[in-house]
Amino acid sequence: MREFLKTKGYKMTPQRELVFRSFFELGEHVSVDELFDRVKRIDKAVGYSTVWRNLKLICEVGLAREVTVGDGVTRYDRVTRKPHGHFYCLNCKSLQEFDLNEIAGRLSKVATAEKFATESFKVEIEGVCQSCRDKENKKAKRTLSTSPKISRTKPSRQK
Amino acid sequence: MREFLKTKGYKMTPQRELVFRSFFELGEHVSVDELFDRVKRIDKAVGYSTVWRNLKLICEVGLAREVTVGDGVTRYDRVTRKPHGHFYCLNCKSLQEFDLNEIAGRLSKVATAEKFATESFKVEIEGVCQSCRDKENKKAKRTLSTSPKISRTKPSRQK
DNA sequence: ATGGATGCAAAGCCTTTGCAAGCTT
DNA sequence: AAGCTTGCAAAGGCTTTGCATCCAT
Repeated sequence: MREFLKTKGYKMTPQRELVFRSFFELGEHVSVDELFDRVKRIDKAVGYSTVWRNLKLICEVGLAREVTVGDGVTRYDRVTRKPHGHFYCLNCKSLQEFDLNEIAGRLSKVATAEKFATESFKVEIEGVCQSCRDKENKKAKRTLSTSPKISRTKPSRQK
Repeated sequence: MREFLKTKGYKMTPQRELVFRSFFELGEHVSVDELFDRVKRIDKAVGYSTVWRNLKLICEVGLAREVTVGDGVTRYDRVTRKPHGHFYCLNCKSLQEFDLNEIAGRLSKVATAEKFATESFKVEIEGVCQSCRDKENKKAKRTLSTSPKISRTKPSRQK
């Protein structure tokens, strides 16, 4: 890893190593804040911007990709993992994954047909996950006559 | 339209009408700022938050959907238009559309298989559009020996 | 009259960056 | 030494909201 970075003109530092390691331990849909929290638990002296910049660096060297789903928080996914899309539950804000290889093939075809040089895909399905639907069904018994006015606010960003 | 809103408890005002009308005249991947600019050209007194809130309202009553691609700006798409994905050019930040009906079918299947209640899809392909690639090819002649160090900054958000 | 709608200004929130000081190489 | 990194603080940039006032019903 150290060698790999050196070839690109980057140096290795304790902080950087900690951020990289922590990121790969976390692995899925990590946000800067989540990574920062984890790093902080090991070394409280590390700054937020260090985590942020190193997360960007991980992306630049091709080890991760940004994913933005639903709420306004940028998350990061390892690229070594096989292509996958995301289910985003509008209710509990959870993220599930689903396989994408079949669909990815079709997307590639579409892209080349339009003479577009594909760099990456982003496939997201928004909806409500099963466990949330179960809960809602129970609650539905007592709110049938209530005004169906739609909630006016966007889901608040998570801390 | 006025009647439609009334059934949901909303009132019609000149500003609201102007925002709605302007939005549907614009129609594709509109950002709040773009809509605000357009509205302002007709009535300089309209406030930004009025445009913003009415754009949200358009979404709430089901006439538009948020789409977030690439840069950190939220855009809005009419829902009456048939399902489509987006090509996002990493270079010129342009958005092209492509048909999604074939892929949407597959996504639905995946979703139901996972017992996920689909509300909407979001399919995005990032890459470089043809015209940008043409330009880059020309430039490439003189930059072959330059350091390939990757740019460190995210594309700046558009005003 | 009433309660939603508007405008302005001010928060909020996450994302980026400037800079001086500290470390790798 | 030379230059990348780090930390802190501050700036950005878009999104939301508080509030007094106004207006549609």
